[in-house]
Amino acid sequence: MASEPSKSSATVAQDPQGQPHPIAPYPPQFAGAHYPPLPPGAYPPYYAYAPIPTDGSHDPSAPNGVPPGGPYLMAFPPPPPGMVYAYAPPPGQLPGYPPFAPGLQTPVVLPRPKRKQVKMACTNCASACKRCDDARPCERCQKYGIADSCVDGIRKERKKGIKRGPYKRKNKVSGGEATFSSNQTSESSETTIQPMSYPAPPEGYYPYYYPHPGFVPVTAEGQANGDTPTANGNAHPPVPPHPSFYSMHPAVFPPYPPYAHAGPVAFAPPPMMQLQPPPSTQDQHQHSPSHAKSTEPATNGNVEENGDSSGMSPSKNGKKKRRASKGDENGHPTSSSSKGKKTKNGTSEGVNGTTNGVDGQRPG
DNA sequence: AGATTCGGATGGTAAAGCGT
DNA sequence: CGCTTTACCATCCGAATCTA
Ligand SMILES: [Zn+2]
Ligand SMILES: [Zn+2]
Repeated sequence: MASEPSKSSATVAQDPQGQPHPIAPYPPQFAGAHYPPLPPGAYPPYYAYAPIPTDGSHDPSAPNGVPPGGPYLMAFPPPPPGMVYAYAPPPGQLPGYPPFAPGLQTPVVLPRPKRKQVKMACTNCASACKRCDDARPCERCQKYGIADSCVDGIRKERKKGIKRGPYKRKNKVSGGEATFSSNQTSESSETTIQPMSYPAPPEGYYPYYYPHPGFVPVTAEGQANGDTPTANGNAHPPVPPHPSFYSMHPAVFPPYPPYAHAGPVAFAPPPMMQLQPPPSTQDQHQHSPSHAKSTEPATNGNVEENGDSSGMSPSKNGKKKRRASKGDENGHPTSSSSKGKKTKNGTSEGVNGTTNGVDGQRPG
């Protein structure tokens, strides 16, 4: 588990106490992303990976080191000395677990950083719907030996003259910060962004405390899971391997208090874990344009307004349905043929000739 | 297992709308 | 005219599927 496909090699830094910490680099698509400010008194940002599912759905080969749908940035109030956050099986399922820390059952989930896109993908990557980069030839084209055909595509010209109807003014919010529901008492109606309390933890899991990995020695297998609490020399029953929260923020370290058993400890790299669907309160958007990958010139004349505007889509977690069979033509790089097979369907709509947008409405 | 396909989530930003 | 809102359209994630 430990190692990701190939990309990120975790670097190691040290916290104020001199303890080593593995610092995984940001996944490529989040490079340079901005992170929301932390609520007052919140713990430094952590990438949080949900626990490995036990139902066999675990996919250790998630690309970019990012579990499906994640990771999510989370903020927590400071844990007690010697403890870090983690998920654990529900109490009762495993005897000997300490009780929940009061007020911490609902950590705040901050929006995850945005995925970064290149401004212009090469035609090969675009037709394959794969990540491109700014280099020419791009990395992917080089990898597949099609560097010679790695060229920028042509952006369609944007449609003009589309009527939209009156805008609904939004309320300007200043300094949107997430807050902890357990801490927050004032209910400012709508000017403050409500905290998103963690919805249901991944199936069968709860937010939980665990001793800091530095608290206990690493197991022979290198499973630095930091279990087996031994604060007083009295060990709990053995605890199965569990995920902890690993810092992926090179610049921020939590002010860990001294440990009774402090000392150099090796961390196991974050295991790959799948995440449950993001909180529904986070973003609601939808849309369903067809990515018309035709490189057709931008013809403006009359355009069919399309509507869409309804229905939230199942999250990435929901199983996807796929057509039974497929045609032939495809625009894969290796075949170097243009795509342009998916057809868009124009569901016309628009109140008094106003467009309804293929995107429907998105969160602000 | 790796490559390919492709539905649709997500990002970027031009253009429309609107207050001044 | 600058700022906000809307929505066009591109990127590319990731599951489904195909192929070696
Ligand atoms: Zn490319
Ligand atoms: Zn390329």
